[in-house]
Amino acid sequence: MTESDTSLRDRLVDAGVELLAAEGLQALTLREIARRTGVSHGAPRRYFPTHLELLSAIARRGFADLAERARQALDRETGGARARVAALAGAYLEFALEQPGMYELMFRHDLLESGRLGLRETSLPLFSLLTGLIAAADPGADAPRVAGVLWANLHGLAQLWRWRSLQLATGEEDLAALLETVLVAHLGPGGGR
Amino acid sequence: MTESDTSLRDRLVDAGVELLAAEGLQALTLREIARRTGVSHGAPRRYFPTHLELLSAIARRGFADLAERARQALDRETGGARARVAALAGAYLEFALEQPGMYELMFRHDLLESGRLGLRETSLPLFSLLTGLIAAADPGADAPRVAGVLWANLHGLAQLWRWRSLQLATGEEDLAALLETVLVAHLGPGGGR
DNA sequence: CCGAGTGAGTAGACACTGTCTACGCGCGGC
DNA sequence: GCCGCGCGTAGACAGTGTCTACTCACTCGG
Repeated sequence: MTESDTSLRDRLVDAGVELLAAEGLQALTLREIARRTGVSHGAPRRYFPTHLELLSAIARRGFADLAERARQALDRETGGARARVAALAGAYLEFALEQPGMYELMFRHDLLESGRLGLRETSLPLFSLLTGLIAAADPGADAPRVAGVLWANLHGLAQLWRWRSLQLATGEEDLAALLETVLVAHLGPGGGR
Repeated sequence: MTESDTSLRDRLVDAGVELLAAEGLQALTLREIARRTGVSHGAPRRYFPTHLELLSAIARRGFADLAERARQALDRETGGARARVAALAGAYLEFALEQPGMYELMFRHDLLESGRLGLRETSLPLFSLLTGLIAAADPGADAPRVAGVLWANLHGLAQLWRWRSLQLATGEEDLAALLETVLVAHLGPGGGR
């Protein structure tokens, strides 16, 4: 037994992550996940009482991935606090664009609204990390507020960019340039070098 | 015949708008729309070959609504260019929060990606309006880029606020304060009164 | 040693969805 | 007067999420 001794619960989430990356969000069916796991369509119910619960588990995997990526990006960045904020923001955008299906799932309204996917265990740690960096970069700023507004800007940027609205509207073709504009707007012109 | 002499096409869209406002996005079923219109579930197919096509028509209604609201807000605003940008942004946020289902539908990835809902007829006119106001407010700015980034910020703000992420993360309970922060970030400290 | 209990997964039903196709019905033009 | 045809109906089909009844291997207490 090379794989099948890991619990079915984990295997379902694994299959879901794969399927999500391969086929997109609308393909993330309960039955298809069960099929890919090699199990009947009623089996997941033993571990996830509802489809939404399984989706939430998959989304949590995504948040863990994002946090890991952010940590790696910060480890690579040796500059000052502002450069670290830029690295974090870059990692966030990168994640959203490289794993669009997962990002979409993570911020689905019905997942968030059903209190299943608690923000506390997911985006909040990353958010407080951002808040800390901003406080370090600019001690005079209202860090939580700036962090919140910056987060909103990154989120909107990722979405509008992904479905090419911003490219069409602004004519801009370089996302990094827009990101720099965002950082300047919220952190002021950078002394980072 | 008070209503039934308007074409079925329009009646379907009307019923869809109502249903969307009353029950939310996931209730916006082809069959339910047909039911509420008083026709069989196959009838819509005569006008909308697919469910997505009908949803796109409903979303277009939403964009028209949003544009109308924006125009009214600008008509009410007698201040300078910056105040007009603020009025436009406020109307945008108001719309997103008062009609969450419609806003969600308007920015559904699969609608936008399926080229059916052309940005040209929908959000682009509003966007160029915003660009013009920004150019007037700050002649030195790269107006399209600032407009794009500001739009992204408004979009992100609307979404994160709606599912209460920002409230939880920042502790802020006043959306207008966050909006002011956004405007200051992208337009500079306001001379607006 | 063995039989009861139990936990995990199966199989099928149900109501619902979107799509497709065959069918009528009523009305206007020749 | 009849034909055609646009418009809507009715039913079938595959697929979905949920629920329930069942099987079956495995453990554990006597």
